[in-house]
Amino acid sequence: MDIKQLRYFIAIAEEGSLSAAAQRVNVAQPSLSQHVLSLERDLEVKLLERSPRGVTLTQSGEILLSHAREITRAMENAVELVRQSGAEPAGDVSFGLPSSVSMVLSVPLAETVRLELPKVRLTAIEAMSGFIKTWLEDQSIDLGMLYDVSSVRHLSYTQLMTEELHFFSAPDAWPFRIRAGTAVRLADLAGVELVLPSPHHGLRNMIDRFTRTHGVTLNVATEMDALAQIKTMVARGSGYTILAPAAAYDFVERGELIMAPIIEPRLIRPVYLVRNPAKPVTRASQEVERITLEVIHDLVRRGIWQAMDQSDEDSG
Amino acid sequence: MDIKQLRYFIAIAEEGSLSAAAQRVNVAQPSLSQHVLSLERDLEVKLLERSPRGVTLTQSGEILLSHAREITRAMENAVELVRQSGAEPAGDVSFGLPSSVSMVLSVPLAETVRLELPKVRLTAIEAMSGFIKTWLEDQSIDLGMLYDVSSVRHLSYTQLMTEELHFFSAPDAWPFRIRAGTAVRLADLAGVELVLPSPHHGLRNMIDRFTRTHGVTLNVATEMDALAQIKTMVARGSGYTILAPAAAYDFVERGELIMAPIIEPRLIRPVYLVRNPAKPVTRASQEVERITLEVIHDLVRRGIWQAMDQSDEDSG
DNA sequence: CTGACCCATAGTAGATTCTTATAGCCAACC
DNA sequence: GGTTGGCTATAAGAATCTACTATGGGTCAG
Repeated sequence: MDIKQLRYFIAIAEEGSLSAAAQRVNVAQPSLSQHVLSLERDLEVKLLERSPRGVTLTQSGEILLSHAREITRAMENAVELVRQSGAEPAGDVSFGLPSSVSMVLSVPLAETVRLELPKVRLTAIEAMSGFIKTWLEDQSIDLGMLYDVSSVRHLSYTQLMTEELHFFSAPDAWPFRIRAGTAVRLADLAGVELVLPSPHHGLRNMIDRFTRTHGVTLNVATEMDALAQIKTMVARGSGYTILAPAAAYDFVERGELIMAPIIEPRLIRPVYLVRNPAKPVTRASQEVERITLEVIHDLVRRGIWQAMDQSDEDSG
Repeated sequence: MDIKQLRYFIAIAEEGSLSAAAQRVNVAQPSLSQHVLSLERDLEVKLLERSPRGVTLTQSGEILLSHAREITRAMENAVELVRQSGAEPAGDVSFGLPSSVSMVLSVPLAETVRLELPKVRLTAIEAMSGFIKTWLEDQSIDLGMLYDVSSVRHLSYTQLMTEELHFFSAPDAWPFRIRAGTAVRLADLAGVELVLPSPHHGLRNMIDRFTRTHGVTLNVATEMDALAQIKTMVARGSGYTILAPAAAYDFVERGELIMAPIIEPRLIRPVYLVRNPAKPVTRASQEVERITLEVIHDLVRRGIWQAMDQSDEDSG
């Protein structure tokens, strides 16, 4: 069983016919016939159901097909990466980031990439997670970050960290009787007017899911799909909001917002770095991925990105 | 670049010499020389540093080697799985389980495997996680479950769920003033005599890590590395313990123990299903893995294994 | 029943991949 | 300091493998 046979087999499976596949891969039909027979002899299973109008895969054929796809892909990837291994990483890398991640990550990541990989052009695309998922699927971006991988198929991901959503208030408009900045209960948030993103937004979906399962109804006075504007409104005392700490680090730093943990329940969400294995990995994207991990680890270590690093198990 | 060349290349890399590799793969030395030159021509990089005493890999060579290993492994795996695809899954599958997992999973898993895969012999091995990790690494077991994958290298894992550790007490020995079964704070546990596993045990390590970072010192009156005995002791009122709900489901069911969530902080730990990608996947182990996911999902759904299913994002 | 289309088989030409023989190189050793 | 031994590279022929053309048998539509 060699790689050429696997390529032929993929073509046969996709065309549903030896003759058509033969045309596609530019060999004579009998050659393909031979290869399939040889495969079947080697593997001791029947791979194709022959009919006078073409062929269909047997169950074993389907299994071989999926492996064949994986192996040929790995092969192409390997060729590409070894080819590029001599030279300095170069080329374009597009990285889809949800706005709250972009907020804290874009600048340090871009700067590090510019320094360490001068020939790589990084395109950091800020978008809602729905778009990022779509772009990953249609291979129009190399890397993406997502909060939710449960509905994700055919993508490979690694969990980077766990973020905990916090309650945000203007310093002079703290609405609760407890000391400003101390933990508030989710149920208490029902009593204040909130500025949140619309339900198109992943963050909002997550908040809605949590409130629904805990029987809390929030009072969403304003819906706004722009992070900066949400923060500005809240900082002026025109409402309150729920965000990841990283999303409002700047305002908190300047003293324009104060944040408080939310408890009962805590609103935690994992953050994933996602790739599409079908898209060839370039040397450049591989290096950007490596640098991303470094930068994130550094941001978390320095407390700028407040989250539980994946390598740190402590949940306090 | 074809698979045969990759196999040759691996042999060359491992032997450090074309001549030695030629003997190993049973071809003449000039043939290998040709193949390497052909690879270098195709990939447009230098793969080997030639010397009069053998060859060493260049950096590109190292990269190719790792891909070559991965691809040949995938190839062998594919052959094996397609070969076995015709027949009913058969053979031995060994599965390493930490005791608290084994407690709740072993019996339903074994029963399901017996029903659905009559020709598969499942060996469920109950052991401390340190052993399971070692066995996975030396490939003496096919599958394993672990709580901690941070120190794990060269193993592939998927997170199954997140468990939350609980406090356990005999019903008539509840030590706190709050109502029995309501959430207790970690700091409060300092006041009671605990029966815990020894520090060899993963659970104990985790508890120690949590208490250390939160400045809590527990009073461990008894160390005992046997789950059943710990529960028996606690059920008699001779102490209290901290376990995952699944580990004591039986005692709680029979009313011999009551459990309470622990808060401030909550003690959560992920549960991973782990494989060694270097160990060939058999059809049988693949099927056991599939059934394991089903059984676990079912146990979680039925509340027997109290945990947050990975597909369910709610953390409450 | 026939023509069109499919896959399988047979035999051959061509390309590839091995082999043996040998050259060239360097290091260690007498 | 030459010689020997071990290594890789090159060359050319032999063996093998692969793809090709030609053809056969089968099924379906008209």
